[in-house]
Order: sequence, then C-alpha cells, then structure tokens
Amino acid sequence: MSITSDLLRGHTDTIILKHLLKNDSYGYEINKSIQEKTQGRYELKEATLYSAFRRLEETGLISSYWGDETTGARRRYYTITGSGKSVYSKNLTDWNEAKEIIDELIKEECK
Amino acid sequence: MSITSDLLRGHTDTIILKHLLKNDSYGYEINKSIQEKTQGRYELKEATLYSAFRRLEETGLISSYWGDETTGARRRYYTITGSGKSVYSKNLTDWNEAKEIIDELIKEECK
DNA sequence: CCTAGATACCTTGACAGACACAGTATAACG
DNA sequence: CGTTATACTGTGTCTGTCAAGGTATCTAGG
Repeated sequence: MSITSDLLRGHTDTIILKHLLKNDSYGYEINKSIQEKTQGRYELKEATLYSAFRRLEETGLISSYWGDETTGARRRYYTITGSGKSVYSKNLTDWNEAKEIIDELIKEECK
Repeated sequence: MSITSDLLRGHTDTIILKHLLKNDSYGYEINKSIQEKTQGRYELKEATLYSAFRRLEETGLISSYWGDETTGARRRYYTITGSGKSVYSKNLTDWNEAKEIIDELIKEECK
C-alpha cells in the first residue's frame, strides 16, 4: 500500500457502504474492486474488511446472507439497509466538510 | 466538535507541524488558532495535542524549550526541525493523494 | 494424482492515536 | 475570595487497523 493507512482510517465503512449501493456484494469482490479503482495503491487488509462487515452488521447498516454457489468457495453477500444508506449520505457530507477543514489546517499559506 | 474525529485522525501531527512552520508556538495557542480557523468546528483535545507533542519530539520532528514569561502560566514552546519540515511536505503530498483515492472510493457514480 | 495458486472466509492478539477524566499552577476580575 | 482564563501533565480506556495464522473449494500444470 502506498499511502499511510491512518489517512484512510475511518473511511472503511463508507467505502464498503458505497460498494453496496449499486448491488449486493461480498468481501473478496469488494476488495478486488478497490484495488482496481485505485490501481493497487490501496487495499483493505482482510482482517480490516471482515471486522468492518461485523461492525456494520451489528449496527444494522448492512445485512448478510450466504450465496447459493453450487461451485467454488462459499460467499457471504452483504446488502445495504435503509439505515446504511442514510449513514452513507451523512458520511459523504462529513467527508466534504472534513476535507475543507483539513485543507485549511495543513496547507501552507503563500504570502 | 462537529465532525467525527476519525476523519481527522492521522492529521494531528501535520496540523501541528504546519503551525510551527511560520514561528515557534505552544500548545494552548495552537489549539486556539485551530478553533478560530475552523470557527469552532474542530479542536484538538488536550490529551491528543500534548501526546502529539511528545511523539513529535521523540521522533525529532520538533524540539522544545520553556518560555521566559515573567508573568502568567509557563509555556512550553516548540520549534519545527529540518526533519519536521520534510515530513510536513511529505504529509501534504500524501494527503493530496489520499484525498483523490478516498473521493474515488466513496463518491456515488452518477449514471 | 499431486501440488500450487486463486478464490473466499474467519479468528486472535497486539498496537497506536484519540480522548475522558483528573490534577497542578498562575493571573485577572468582580 | 471564588470564578474564569491561561497553560501544561498523567493515567487509563476505547476503537480501527493489521500481522499472522487458520479453514475450505476449485483450477491448471506437471
């Protein structure tokens, strides 16, 4: 991973929720998708990913079911809930605000 | 604080380093400055701030000295080191990259 | 047939940053 | 003389991330 994980910290849940907006998905696929989108600059570590699933399910933002694959490894699919969708929206808003604040606080003034 | 602290996590050091670029400063002043700049939307908790100072000093990014105030509470002033300046620059670069990655990963596609 | 690699998931334990809470001390103001 | 503002410090806790290990299935190559 090329960028420090602390900068991504706190975004894991939002990243997952975003991936589930379009359609149900499962851990491995979400992670592959993240790697492709970022050209390998970022990947969720498995432990991080699956512990995020647990957290999100416990707080009711996603729900899950086992896929009915007759072949290959089993997959646990996740669905975003209504509450998950509104948390996603709020996180997007928060992120836009945070971005501004951080920029303001760390950018060098030119004078 | 209006935004969740996890979004700011990892930026504390950079925020402090940035404040020390212009001139030496001390904890209380830095925090006041942050609150003013963000119109109270963000403040570093004292424990966070002072433990960051300790961390930064241990890793040689800043150095410190006691002010010679003859009146009022004592102040510990901090100075950014050369190494601190280059870490600051790197953090700025990292942040710009992280911003793009996060945006790409959490923004809803319109189709 | 056997093995390596890709797919897919899970658990445990440790770490580090942020914070709540508590404490210390000085000066100004009514 | 008590409150508020200034200014710093220490202890202990919480939470997200990750390293490291494990399980199981399918595919392709030798």
